[in-house]
Amino acid sequence: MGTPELTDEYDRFFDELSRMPDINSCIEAICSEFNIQFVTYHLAFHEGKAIDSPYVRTNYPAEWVSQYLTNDYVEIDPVAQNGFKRALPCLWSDLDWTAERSIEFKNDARKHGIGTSGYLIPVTDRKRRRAIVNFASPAKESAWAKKINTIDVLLLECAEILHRKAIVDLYGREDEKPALTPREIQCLNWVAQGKDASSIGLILGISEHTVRDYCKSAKHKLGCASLYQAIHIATMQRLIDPDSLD
Amino acid sequence: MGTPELTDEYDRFFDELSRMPDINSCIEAICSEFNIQFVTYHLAFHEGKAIDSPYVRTNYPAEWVSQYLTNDYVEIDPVAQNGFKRALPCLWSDLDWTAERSIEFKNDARKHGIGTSGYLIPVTDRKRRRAIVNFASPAKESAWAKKINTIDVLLLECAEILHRKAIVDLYGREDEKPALTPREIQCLNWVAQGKDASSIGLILGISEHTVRDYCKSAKHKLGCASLYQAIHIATMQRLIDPDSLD
DNA sequence: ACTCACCCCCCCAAATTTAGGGGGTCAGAG
DNA sequence: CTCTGACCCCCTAAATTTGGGGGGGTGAGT
Repeated sequence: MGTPELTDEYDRFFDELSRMPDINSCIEAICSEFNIQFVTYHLAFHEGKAIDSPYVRTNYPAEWVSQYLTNDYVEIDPVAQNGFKRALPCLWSDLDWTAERSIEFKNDARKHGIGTSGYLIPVTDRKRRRAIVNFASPAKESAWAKKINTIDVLLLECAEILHRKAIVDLYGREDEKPALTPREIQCLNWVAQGKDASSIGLILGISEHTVRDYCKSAKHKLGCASLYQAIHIATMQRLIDPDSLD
Repeated sequence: MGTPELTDEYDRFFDELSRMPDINSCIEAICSEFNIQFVTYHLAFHEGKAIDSPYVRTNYPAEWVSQYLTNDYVEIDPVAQNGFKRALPCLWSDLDWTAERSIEFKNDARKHGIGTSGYLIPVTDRKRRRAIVNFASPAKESAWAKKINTIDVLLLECAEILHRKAIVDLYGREDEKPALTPREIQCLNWVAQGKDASSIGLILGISEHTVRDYCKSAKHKLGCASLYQAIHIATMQRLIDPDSLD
């Protein structure tokens, strides 16, 4: 870990960053500040939009962006696949690249001028929205790892600024909507899997009454008229995720 | 409308098309067969995937694809916005391009070498998945309209072939899962909006018993243990769509 | 003429949800 | 130190849903 005091020195930079009008300018600034080649911000989804379209901001070359999209590389890219699941940042090299498809992907990336040195920062906010921020460089892996070791805290800060900007961009002025508690989310999650209150009580080791209470308060927080509607809303907001049950 | 017999003449071509290994080859073939500049297939969503990523296949230049993605043009592009709602094909020129953002978008498109003559074909399958297929040309609007008038039936066939290929590509061997009836979807839709059976009965002008029956059968068809789960699944499969209520 | 899929209506007993009402802890703010 | 808010827990009566069952009807395709 880099020293925490390092952040202070960069306060001015982060201030400027926060004031920039759009994410692309931030990306440029980050690249030149830290001498990084490519920076990508990728929000996994738009809440309940009818048309899927990920929110992506990057300075990757257009050919690569296009290639990535029209080949559904997001499905095989270990960085994306892991990034939206894991909680902690990591070097690209720490991921599993052994699958055949991953290797093909990596080669294609290299062909498009993307180096294999990179650093992945997953972001999860209070509303459980998930994004990944990637920093890429043509540097050698060992040099890159050393560099990251000294600036990881700074990049984390950058990632958070990017995310805040994206959220403002998408939903306007910051956040306000109520966040559900972990228990409430858990209960909704199990209800959406078809379990009834008493089973959920057993699973979570709490009383079925309590399970109902959580569903109730979740329903209220989401401003729903019925639990059905709450499940619908929660599903659209991706609060519900069969992968992370229990 | 073009003459229906026209389709017969093209049977061989459609046959070849169906046998092609991937959508990109189809797109090439269609372009050269009908002398069209760009063809795009765009499926709105992946069922319940954690990461939003539209299924797009196109021969647009990479710069334009990248520009479209990283500017969220799908949100302002009248072709996409209308295409995923309307049922019938139309010329791009028949859409409303008066909004300021639409004009900017159009100009940017032109800058990237996309002509303003185009033909939009929306596709909806039995499982309610929606896609749009676009044919673009640098031709003058009047000439293009005349041309479309003679080959519209053929392009419709092409659009369907492209969609079938996309579905196979995404979900493997064709379709099998049960499709819900319109009534079932309607009822689920209203339940997801927080209405109870008797209100829904009033809204749809049927008995509340019948509403319950539809919910029941929908639940069974979706293989769900509870109506909550059915709402969850239906939401993920985008069967539920507040825009198209009633 | 037949089946099949859809559409529509009803009943009932058992189970579940809903909408109230109680509690309690613990951390941080004033 | 009290207070507030967020979290956790439990109960009951009334209302609703569930999972069975029973009827109808149409129109399309074989």
